Amino acid sequence: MEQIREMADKLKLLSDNTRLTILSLLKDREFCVCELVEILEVSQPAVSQHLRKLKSQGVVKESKRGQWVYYSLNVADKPYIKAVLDLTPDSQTILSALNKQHLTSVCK
Amino acid sequence: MEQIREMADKLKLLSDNTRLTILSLLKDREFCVCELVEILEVSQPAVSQHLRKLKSQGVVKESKRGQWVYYSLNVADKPYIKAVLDLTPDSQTILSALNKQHLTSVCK
DNA sequence: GTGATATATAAGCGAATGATTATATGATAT
DNA sequence: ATATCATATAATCATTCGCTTATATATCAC
Repeated sequence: MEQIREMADKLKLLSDNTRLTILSLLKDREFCVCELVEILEVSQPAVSQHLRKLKSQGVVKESKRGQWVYYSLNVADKPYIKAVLDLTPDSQTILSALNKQHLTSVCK
Repeated sequence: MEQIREMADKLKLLSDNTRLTILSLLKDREFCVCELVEILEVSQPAVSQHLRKLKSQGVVKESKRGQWVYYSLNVADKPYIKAVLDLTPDSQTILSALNKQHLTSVCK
């Protein structure tokens, strides 16, 4: 069952706390890497590597603007991922829970 | 975000090919361990260990009858798991693909 | 009882995972 | 050109994962 194997692979992307949080944030709007670092309280390389995984499987897309790289969701054609993200807390809830409501849109 | 962490943990259960196949089969009816061994072509201990994980997180429940242990889904209260399993191939499709349509209901 | 079948558990192992630190690349500002 | 900020990559490491083999437990048939 190749179909199941592929679903399992994609679901593996969602089964990490940091990545699932990133994807849930991206439901609302695009974020640049430095914002995610500030919100998630993990190192910049860790965030970067998670985003690379997500991008390599086509779940997010990137958009470079100036020195920043903005990431956004790319799940229009991935129903099982959408189905999960529909049930995930929204960005407001996440930011409040982490006391990170007040981000400077530009990092430093 | 404890809620996200818990979802990620549960999704980890679905992100393995063998477990996702087991859960997809269980959408149709309960299966005993020896049937799953026959279908999945992995060792009996491997199946048993997957089922233990699924049971320990409340995703399946077991029912011992005679020398057999039957497992069935227990996802009524787990919307994100249901959402994924709704999009998974059904047992007929899986069994056909694996050429395992003709199981003896009792194993040996 | 003995033997056969069904299932579970334990131990061990190689591979994958997610993190960190250090370094490289690239854009911006002065 | 130099310094600073944003991001990516590489190397390393501890942990987790899924499998196998070996063994234990439990039920059934005789």
